[in-house]
Amino acid sequence: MRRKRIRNWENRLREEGYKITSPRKTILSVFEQLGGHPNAREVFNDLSSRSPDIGLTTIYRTLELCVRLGILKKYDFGDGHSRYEIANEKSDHHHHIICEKCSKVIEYRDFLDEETMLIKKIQNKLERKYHFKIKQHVLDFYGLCKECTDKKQRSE
Amino acid sequence: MRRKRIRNWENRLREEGYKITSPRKTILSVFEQLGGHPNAREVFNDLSSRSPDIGLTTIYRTLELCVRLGILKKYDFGDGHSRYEIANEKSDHHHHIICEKCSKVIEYRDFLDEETMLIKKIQNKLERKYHFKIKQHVLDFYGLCKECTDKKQRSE
DNA sequence: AATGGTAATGATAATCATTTTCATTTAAAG
DNA sequence: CTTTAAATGAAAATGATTATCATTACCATT
Repeated sequence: MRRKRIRNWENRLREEGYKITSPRKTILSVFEQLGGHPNAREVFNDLSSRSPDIGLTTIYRTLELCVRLGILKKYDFGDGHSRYEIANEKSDHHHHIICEKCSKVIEYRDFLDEETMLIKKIQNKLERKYHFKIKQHVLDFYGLCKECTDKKQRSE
Repeated sequence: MRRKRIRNWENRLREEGYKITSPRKTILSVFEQLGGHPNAREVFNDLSSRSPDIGLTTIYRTLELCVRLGILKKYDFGDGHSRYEIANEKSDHHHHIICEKCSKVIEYRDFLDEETMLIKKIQNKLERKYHFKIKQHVLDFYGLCKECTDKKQRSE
């Protein structure tokens, strides 16, 4: 299972003529092991003990490269840091719930059938009405997670 | 009509103990006259001839203040510039279609009934399942506007 | 296994949006 | 009109991201 996924992005790099380097392996391993939606600095911090010789610059470059090749997805949740996540198959469509206080991100995959139906319909009509070629959509919810709600109530 | 809206935000400032100053009037007038979703620098550029003595700093401060008071809404469309828009009544709920090339933004208000129904349902279930207090949602579409589609085809 | 061409890396400096600092100006209360 | 705290603007600071460039490491070919 894991080997399958590794071969996927390694092949993707090779296909496009990029080399399989040690920093790239290390950086991608963070996403395989940790999952989540880390930003560049969080990846850097996570590696700081294990691989202190990988520079922040290389992390930025690797992340952007992987986004370009479709290996990672890039998100902007409005907290001033671009966040990244492993891109899986199309069947893995999902959306996010973001905590406005601590930036915690939850992925949800519920209600996707109903959603897809509605989105498809809206998208078709919007494309015709506004002459846009629509590539993707974002349906995210923002609010407070349990911990931050609790914290807030205690301090009031 | 216009005076009504002016009185609205002037009162909102007064209510909270802020002063009605000439820069604030000028900056808000940009949103009343131009509409749209300008970022800080675009507001600055728009004012540069009329009011060259208003500094970029003041624009940033005023925009953030207005967001805090609910006079403006702040958006992050992922192009590296926060964008702002006049906040109207609740009935003015809408979403966006954003061009990934030129950052043009279209507001759409279509299909809101269907959307609202679905969103309400999803939101309730998500709140219970993930223990989030959801405050807002984003349903935006990203793609290419007509002009950028045309340009792209010509260059291929 | 050694080599050479080229891509990748990392340290540093540069950029760009946004914030902070602080001396000066101004709205508005008395 | 004075007073005074809030608001302003210029300049410096910050923080994320990108560009530069000398050095290093992949890997196809010897």
